[in-house]
Amino acid sequence: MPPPPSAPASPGGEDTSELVSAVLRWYAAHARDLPWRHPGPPDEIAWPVLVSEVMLQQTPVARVEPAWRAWLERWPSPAALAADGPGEAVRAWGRLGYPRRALRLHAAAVAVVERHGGRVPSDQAELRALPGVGAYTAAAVGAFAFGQRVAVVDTNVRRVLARAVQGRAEPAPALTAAETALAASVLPQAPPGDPRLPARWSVAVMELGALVCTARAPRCGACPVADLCAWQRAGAPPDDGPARRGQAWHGTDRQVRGRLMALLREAPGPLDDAALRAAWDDDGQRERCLASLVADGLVVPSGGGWSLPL
DNA sequence: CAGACGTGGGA
DNA sequence: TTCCCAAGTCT
Repeated sequence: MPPPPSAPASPGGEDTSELVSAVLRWYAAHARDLPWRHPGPPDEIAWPVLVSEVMLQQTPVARVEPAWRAWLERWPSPAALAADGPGEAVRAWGRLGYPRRALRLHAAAVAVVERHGGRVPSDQAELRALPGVGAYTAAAVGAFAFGQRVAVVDTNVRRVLARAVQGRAEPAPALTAAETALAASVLPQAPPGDPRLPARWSVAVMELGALVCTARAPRCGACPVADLCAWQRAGAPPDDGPARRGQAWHGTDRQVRGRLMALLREAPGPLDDAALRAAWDDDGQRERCLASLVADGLVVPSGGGWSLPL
């Protein structure tokens, strides 16, 4: 196969065309068969792709897959979801975590119906204007559903580029402008006859980061670009950045909110304060968390008790 | 911009 | 068992 057209030199000046073609070859042989990757007309796959991308925000593929199937069977279009209440979306979200995403996805469906005639927009600015759709998700939908040549920069891509190109063990704690520029410079041009190559490169790097160039224990022995990886060539130096602080969990508001939401999701009707006590016995913290859930729109007062929004 | 925001599985 | 972390977004 002919090498893809080389990207312009990256900011550092290196030619990344070899990296691109090696990753694409590896992807062709090792890609997982994930349902939201199945090809189709943009109008048919944009909604499934959007749903997958929102579900995949901070949630592993294995847990997303069954939820994604159930979600799309029930709500095969933005209009179908918009016709139901947000509480139904929150309940169907189940235990995926970060339930505000369910609320935002519902709000996005409503916005798609109201502003775009029920079709997921392809324009980056219009995508970004949807609730819960940030830089990553807008780029992912543009690339994976519409085949656009847009740089998709997620944590996997950042890690692969940090290692392979920058020679660092880990990317910076937060996305930097330099990383965005690097990702854009590595993004290949579409050769004649293969307009989706840039998008395919993006899934491919993500897949490499997810399966081989992992955060914990990278499988460099199985990596298709180990021989041209700047980090490997430098002797795989350890991360020099500040240690990341882990997320506290026990006793935090997040834990309490999670327990409250679990009770409300599983309840057939409204729950009163006494019932909610089962979630957390510290009255002050429980009430504060309930108030924050109400502020978020995840919970509403209902007949003297509390329930998911209608 | 640092910090909040769920959940469960693997090392 | 404890710690780490998985395709981020919003404030």
